[in-house]
Amino acid sequence: MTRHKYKVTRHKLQARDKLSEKKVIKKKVIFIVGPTAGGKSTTAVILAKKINAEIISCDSMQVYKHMDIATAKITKEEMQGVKHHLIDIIDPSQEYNVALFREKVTRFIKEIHKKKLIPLLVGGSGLYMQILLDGIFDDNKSSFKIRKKLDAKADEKGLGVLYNRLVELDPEAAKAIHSNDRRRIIRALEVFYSLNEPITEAKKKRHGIWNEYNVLLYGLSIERKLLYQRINERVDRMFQDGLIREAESLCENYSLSKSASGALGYKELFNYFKGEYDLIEAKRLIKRNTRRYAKKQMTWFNKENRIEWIDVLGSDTPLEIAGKIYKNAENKL
RNA sequence: GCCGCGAUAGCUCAGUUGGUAGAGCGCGGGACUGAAAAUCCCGGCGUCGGCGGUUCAAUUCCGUCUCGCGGCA
Repeated sequence: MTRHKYKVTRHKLQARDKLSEKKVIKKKVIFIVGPTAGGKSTTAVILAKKINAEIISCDSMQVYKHMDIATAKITKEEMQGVKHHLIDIIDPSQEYNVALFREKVTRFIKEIHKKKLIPLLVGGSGLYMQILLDGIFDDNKSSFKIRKKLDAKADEKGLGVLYNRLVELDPEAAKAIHSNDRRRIIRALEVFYSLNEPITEAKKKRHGIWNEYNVLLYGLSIERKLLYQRINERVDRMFQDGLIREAESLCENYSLSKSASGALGYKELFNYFKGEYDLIEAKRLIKRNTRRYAKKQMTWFNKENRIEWIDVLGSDTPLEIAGKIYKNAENKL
C-alpha cells in the first residue's frame, strides 16, 4: 500500500513537471568522477552497456597517443565495444588544454544525444569537469603571444615585477593569486592585455552544461588507505607491463609538448634515463607522485557539492559499483 | 661475559659548550578558468629509551637498567 501511495505522488509530480518547467525534456548527461585507480574506467563500461551510453573521457592525459601504460588507458578489449571519445586523439608533441576539451565535448554530447544515446563523462581531471559544468570565457587569439612575452619577462626581471603589475591592473585577481604562483600571475596578465578586462570579470561570462542538461554527477569514494594501496600495486603492474620500454620509445620518437610532459610516470623515468637517480628511486617517485595526485583530486571533488557520492568498498567489483550507480540513477533516467 | 657505539617527530637522522628541539622523506589540509597528472600555499609539544643522581634548571653531565648494532672472548 505504501507502494500505491508512492505511485500516486509520482504521477502528480510528473504531471506538474510537464506543466511547468521544461525540466522533463532536458537531455541527460552522466558523469563518473573520482581519484585515479578508483575503478572508474571498468565501471563506466559496464554502466554504459546497461544504459546505452557512449563514453567521453574527462582526462587530460589519455588524449595522447603512445602514452598508454602510465596513463592507465583503457584497452580496446576492455572497452567491450563501447564507443570511447577523446582517447588517443593527438600526438605527444601537441598541446592540449581545457578549452579544447570543452569545445570537443560539447560537440560530442550533441552528437550522442542525436543518436538517442546517453553521454557518459568519465575521468579525474577536476578542472575539466568544472569547466564543462560551468563554462569558460572566450579567449583572444593573441593571448598566446602575450603569454610568451610575459614568460620571458618573468625570467628577465623576476616574477615580483609581474605580480606588482597585476596588483595595479587587476587588484581583485592579485588578491586571489599568490605572489609565487607564476602560472596564474602570467595568465591573469595575459587575459588583461588581450581582452582588455580583468580575468575576474571575464570569468563571470560563462555558460556550462549544468543548466543545459539534466546532469547526474557521481563520484567514486574510496578509503584513502585502500586507494593508496591500489595505486602502489598499479604502478608495480605498469612496470611489469613494459612502462620502461614505452617511456624509452616516447623519449626517442617525440619531443613532448608542455601539456604532455606533465604526465606522471614518464617524467620520472626520463630523469632516470638522464642518470639523475636509479630505477628504484624512479619507481618510488612515481608511486608517491601518483598518491599526491589522487589526494589533490580528492581536494577538488570534495568541494564540489553537486557530486553524489558512491561508496566503494575494497571488496566491490566494477560490476557492483556500476550496479550502485545504476540503482541511484534508475529513477532519474 | 667483556669492550665500543647507538636509542630524539610515522621513517632516516641533526642538534642543544645544561635553559624542554629541527631538517629531509612520508603524511595531512587548501587554492585553482586555456600546461591542471600542471602551478602554488599552509601544517611538526615530540613523556629527546626507563629509573635514579648532580644542578636553580637535564633531552644534554654522571650512575644504572632495558633494547639494538659491531668487535673480542
